[in-house]
Amino acid sequence: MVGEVNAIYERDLRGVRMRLTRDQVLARALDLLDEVGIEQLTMRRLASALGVQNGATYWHFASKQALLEAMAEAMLAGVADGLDPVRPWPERLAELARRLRRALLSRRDGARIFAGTFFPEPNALAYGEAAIGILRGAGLSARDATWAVDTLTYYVVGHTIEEQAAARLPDGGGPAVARLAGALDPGRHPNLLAALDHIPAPHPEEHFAYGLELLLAGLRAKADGK
Amino acid sequence: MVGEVNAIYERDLRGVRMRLTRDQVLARALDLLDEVGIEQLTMRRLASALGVQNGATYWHFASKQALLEAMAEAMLAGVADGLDPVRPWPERLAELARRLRRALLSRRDGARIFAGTFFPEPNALAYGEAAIGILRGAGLSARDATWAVDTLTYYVVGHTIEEQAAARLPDGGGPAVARLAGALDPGRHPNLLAALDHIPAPHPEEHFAYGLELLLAGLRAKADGK
DNA sequence: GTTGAACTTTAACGCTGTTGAAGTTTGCGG
DNA sequence: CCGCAAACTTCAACAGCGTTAAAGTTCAAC
Repeated sequence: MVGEVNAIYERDLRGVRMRLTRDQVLARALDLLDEVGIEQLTMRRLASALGVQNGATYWHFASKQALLEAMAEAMLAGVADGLDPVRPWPERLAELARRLRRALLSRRDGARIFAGTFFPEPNALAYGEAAIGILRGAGLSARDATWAVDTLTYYVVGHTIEEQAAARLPDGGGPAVARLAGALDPGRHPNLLAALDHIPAPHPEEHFAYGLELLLAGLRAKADGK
Repeated sequence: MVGEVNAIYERDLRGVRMRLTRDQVLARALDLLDEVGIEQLTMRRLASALGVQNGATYWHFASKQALLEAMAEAMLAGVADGLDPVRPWPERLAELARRLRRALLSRRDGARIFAGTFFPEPNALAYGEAAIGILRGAGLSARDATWAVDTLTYYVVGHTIEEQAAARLPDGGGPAVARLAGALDPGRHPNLLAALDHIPAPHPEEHFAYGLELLLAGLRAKADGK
């Protein structure tokens, strides 16, 4: 239903529907993503939301995959801009990680879109460039900095995928936790039982900050150690 | 082609095809995954590989998702068994993380299968129980242990998804790196250029060990600190 | 031998991404 | 103002997907 009726397209002075631009398709795709989620984001629905027939979008994007990559790139806009070069490197890296998370959170299922694509586009490159630069500046070798950024990025993306999934769970995740709780045996799973309160992350901000701090602690050890 | 012709099913003494068991379906699905990969793993292909019509598998698994969860659970067999309780906790946790990686590597696209599912099944529970237990034993609170295990698991899964994707890249990833290299501007991306040699991980074992050590260093700091 | 449960087949439904050819609209050079 | 080529859009199809309901078959137990 949603995203099908509201085919809001531009009309020119004579009331004729104006042709699409690549940017219009991209913008509508991002809005549609927010409305229906990644699972229901189909090329036909997108065309319908644009007030256009199914084949038309393929003029502007060669494939759905290409569109998804453009969407991921768009979400990353400005993610590495204007990082204060004066502050100590751990703060700069933490800021960058927080910005990546916020970028992925800016759209429904944004983290899953990002994870499903690889694209050497400007914003994605700027993120990697900044992150690796910060760690090389902290004294890490190119190899160590690259691998450490991988680790950090896996964390941000993995956490944010879970965060967005949990946010959409029915009844605040209650049924899912109940199902898990029901599968636990107090004799065999004492630690999981103790963990149950912290499982569908009632406090995603704190949760994210904790893992981030964990990684930073490891990085400080690496950077100081040699 | 692959996985369609070789419908090797059992026959009884009279030469009549024997009926399926749930375990047969599961085992064939895992083998088919190795043959064709997650993208080409379809219910029709699976039925064909079992020498059976399309609908038959739905008697044994209610949906493809249920089958995928069973596959993920099967890959995790023994992942938490017999961890030496004498060795210090960082070594035990590292061993568990290595075992999770090996379990996911045991099948083509195993990490993606695992990442796409959530299932309170015995082997998955045993992994979580063991991991959280190790960290609580190290002095972390239930909350911190839970969140730290999340971080560790995101890392293992994220790394292994990339590792398995990279292993299947055409020509050892050469074209992909070339595409990335072509997008880099020496003025704007000096750090990415320096990172280029380490990008489609020529040494996945070392790469994995590095990120793991990073997390352990962070955890040691947390555990000692308070 | 009959019966009911355990499966399998058959045939469809409503989707999906993608494509090629035909059609339309647009901007532009003459 | 015309004509033409390029830039789009439509239309109709293809091959595939997960899922399901009903009918059919086989089996074990009584």
